Amino acid sequence: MNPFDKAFNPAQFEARVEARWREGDLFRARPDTPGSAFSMVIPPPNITGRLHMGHALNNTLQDILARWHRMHGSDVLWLPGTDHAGIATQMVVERELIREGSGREALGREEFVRRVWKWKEEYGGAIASQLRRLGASCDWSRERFTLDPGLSRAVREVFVRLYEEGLIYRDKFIVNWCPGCRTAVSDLEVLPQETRGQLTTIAYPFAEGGGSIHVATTRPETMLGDTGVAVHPEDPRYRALIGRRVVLPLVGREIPIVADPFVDPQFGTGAVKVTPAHDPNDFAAAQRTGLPAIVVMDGQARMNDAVPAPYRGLDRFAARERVLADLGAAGAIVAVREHFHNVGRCQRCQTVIEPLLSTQWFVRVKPLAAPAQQAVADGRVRFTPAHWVNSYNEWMENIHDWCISRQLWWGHQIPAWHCGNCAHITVARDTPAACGGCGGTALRQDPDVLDTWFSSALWPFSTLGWPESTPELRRYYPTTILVTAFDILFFWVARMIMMGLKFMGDVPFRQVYIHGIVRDAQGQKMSKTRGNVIDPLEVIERHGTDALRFTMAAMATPGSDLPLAEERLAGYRAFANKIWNATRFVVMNLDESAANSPPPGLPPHAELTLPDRWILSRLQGLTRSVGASIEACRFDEAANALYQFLWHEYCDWYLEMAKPFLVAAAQPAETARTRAVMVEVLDAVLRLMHPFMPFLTEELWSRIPHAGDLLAVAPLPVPDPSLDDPVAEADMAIVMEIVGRVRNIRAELNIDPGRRLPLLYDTREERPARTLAATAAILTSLARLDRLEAGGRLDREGPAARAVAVGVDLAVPLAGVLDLEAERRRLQREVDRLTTERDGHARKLANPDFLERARPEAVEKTRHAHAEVAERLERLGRTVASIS
RNA sequence: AGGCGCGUAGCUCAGGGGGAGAGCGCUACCUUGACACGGUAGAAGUCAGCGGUUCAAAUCCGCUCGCGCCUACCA
Repeated sequence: MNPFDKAFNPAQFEARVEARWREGDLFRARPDTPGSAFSMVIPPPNITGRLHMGHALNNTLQDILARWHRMHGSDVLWLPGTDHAGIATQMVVERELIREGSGREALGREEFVRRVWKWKEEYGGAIASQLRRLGASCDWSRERFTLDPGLSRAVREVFVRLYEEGLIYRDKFIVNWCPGCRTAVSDLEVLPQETRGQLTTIAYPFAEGGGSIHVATTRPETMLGDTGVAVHPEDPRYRALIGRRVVLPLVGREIPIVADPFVDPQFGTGAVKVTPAHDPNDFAAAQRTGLPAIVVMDGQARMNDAVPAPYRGLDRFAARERVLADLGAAGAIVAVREHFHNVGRCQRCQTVIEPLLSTQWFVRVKPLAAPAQQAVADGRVRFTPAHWVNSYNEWMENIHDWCISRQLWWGHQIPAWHCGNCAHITVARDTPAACGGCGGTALRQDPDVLDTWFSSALWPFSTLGWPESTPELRRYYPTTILVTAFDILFFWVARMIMMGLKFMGDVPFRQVYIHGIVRDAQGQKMSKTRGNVIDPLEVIERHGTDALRFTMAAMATPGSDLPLAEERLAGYRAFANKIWNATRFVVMNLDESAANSPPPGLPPHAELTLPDRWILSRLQGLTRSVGASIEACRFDEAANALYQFLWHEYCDWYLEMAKPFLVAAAQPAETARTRAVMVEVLDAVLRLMHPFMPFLTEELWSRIPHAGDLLAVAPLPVPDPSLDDPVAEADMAIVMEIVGRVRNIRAELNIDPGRRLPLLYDTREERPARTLAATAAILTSLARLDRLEAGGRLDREGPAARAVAVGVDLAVPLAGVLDLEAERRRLQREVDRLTTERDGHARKLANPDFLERARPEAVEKTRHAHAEVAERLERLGRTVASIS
């Protein structure tokens, strides 16, 4: 074992501890063992991913749950894995090819896909090893990848079944087309962005002459694909024009004026140009009114051959300029004004999305959404925090069909085959030998792949072996809980619920814990462009994994984001250091041989001193509250309770009180008893703390007397009601108050901290008297006294600083040193404070309504508090009088 | 436009009908044999504003202001 360094240095043990866990094979789920199971699937990070703060937060919280339940005795499955991330991964590899002077087209599909697999083998594992570094206690033997054979089989099975039920269909429809990625994307992958643009009003002349109708547009280039003009059927300005024809400028095509209620008479001119192939509203209107659709752009958003020659081949934005110039020259522009509107951009590449009519595959989601909504409504899936149910319901109610085909090469190729002879499409689990329509054998598989989220939606059961009924599937589905951030509530969570219900007949998880996202100290989203990214791996190097994890846990307040500041990390690193040194202190005060022997166990209760009984009682409270907090996913509460207990109760008070019993001059029996209690409590708190700070606690636990091999699989402490001791807690409150009073005197009267002081006390009450007598050695040590004397008149020794504690008058004789003026000010402040407090209580008690209507306990409590403060104030008043 | 959330100490945030709290920061003092990544003491708040309910409101309700986010539409 390494020497016990004075300072905590995580780099020294983290890797070693991780290796011990790995060698111990501790995190493997055991589906065949009896007892309760706890299961969770990881939100699979992209194979292109590198650990960021979002992962750190998400996986820290999951790991806390996994470790907690493992130590609680459950059979824990935390299933890890990665997502093939269609577009993202394809882009990474394409960029690589471009750097090599090649490209995806040059390689061809088969070779390209081989290349991406190669990339995956090389780099796709990085994120998993970074998760290990974070301490993630996943069952790595069950790691999955969304393109694994097993998961691919599940994908095909789901696709075929949905197709056979008519819930997947292929149709020509307006979709969100990304000209940058050259694929369709779903509604969720389009991010609206407020943009300053122009609203141009154009005159379309009537075919038979005699004027024109004015239409307004923000995308003038699309007019080349107009097939009509729409007005509201009730609009009196235009009613007479319905059915007349206009000539499309620059194109010369005659198009009709039609009526459709989608037109808002209040907006623009109240007349709308209709471009069915490039606008969803126009498409819908065209379907209702029978207008044809003309696609005017290619996959890269360049004008195609359907437009007049001058515009062909122009990029859509160049075409826009050209159209505007030509319309201007032709005198067709009526007005141009600045206009702010939302422009949809691609989530991946930020290219402006072009609505485009094309043939795609869709999932009819409404029939899946209804049961999914029901499952949440009746509590089969519980959302934490619950308010997310609102967003979930709203989305489910307004859900549109899901475009699942992507014009990519990396992903699950759609299991549909087109026939060379007939129009039939054969959808099958395995490559069919012949067309299901005509029996022809000239089959070509649909080139498109599925949206990555399609396979993610199956993750909770595809990873457990579905469609086989495996032991894993039977035991771990539905999973206990899903931990995720709100930004993928619709992308992922909602779809998993739909698919789980559809194919497993049950929800995929019983609870969803939705956490916030990590931001910078100013609350800004972290992004490379802002340059405010805090890299978790760098934090781990600077402060250690445990400080990072504890920060994540302590900041994980439900329903809010986490503004992460460097000081916060440093603060929890200091906490780790505190734990390190507390353990160091304990170990230094044990027999040298003790570390490798089992803990001595608690001495008989009758031998325990007040501090022993106090800290043990506090520990029971801590054990209960941490357990309750974890159950409620209040990681912040649990972390704060541990922090408070370890630092401000165990270190600040218990270990300080233990010191007099650990010196060579102490009674051997007292030393042994103190050692036993301080080890017992430290052992318990290291166990409770382990899920939060696994590396540090594992390392320290191995250095104190412990039973068992590894803390990661040691049992959690169980609250022991026989150690609850409210009397000890109340008595310790007296001791703590008296020590505080003396320290206050010392600090406020500027007395040398090193100087030992005499303390006289006077009490007529039995309990404080007994407590003080029993804790004389402790008081002497903590308050740095040289004399502690009971009874008698406190003023007999001349000038003294005074204080009153609960039931006790105190005097610190300070002949020759006391600054009387300072002392008077100090006491006056205390008198003022108590007076305010007493008057507050008195006011309430003088109110008959309060006495009559408030709960009797509340009245009693106020009476008690009033009496107490009044009594104390009276004693203080006498004390002040006696010195002046 | 609709929905959700938030406004509490200088900063970041807990709390949520009867005592205004934590961490960091700040001030003063202290290298006391675990820890200066430490110790002790202290200063610091109109709990956004207005109104209501209540014996009692930071807490519940309504409105206003400010901030953030989500969803939809925007020719």
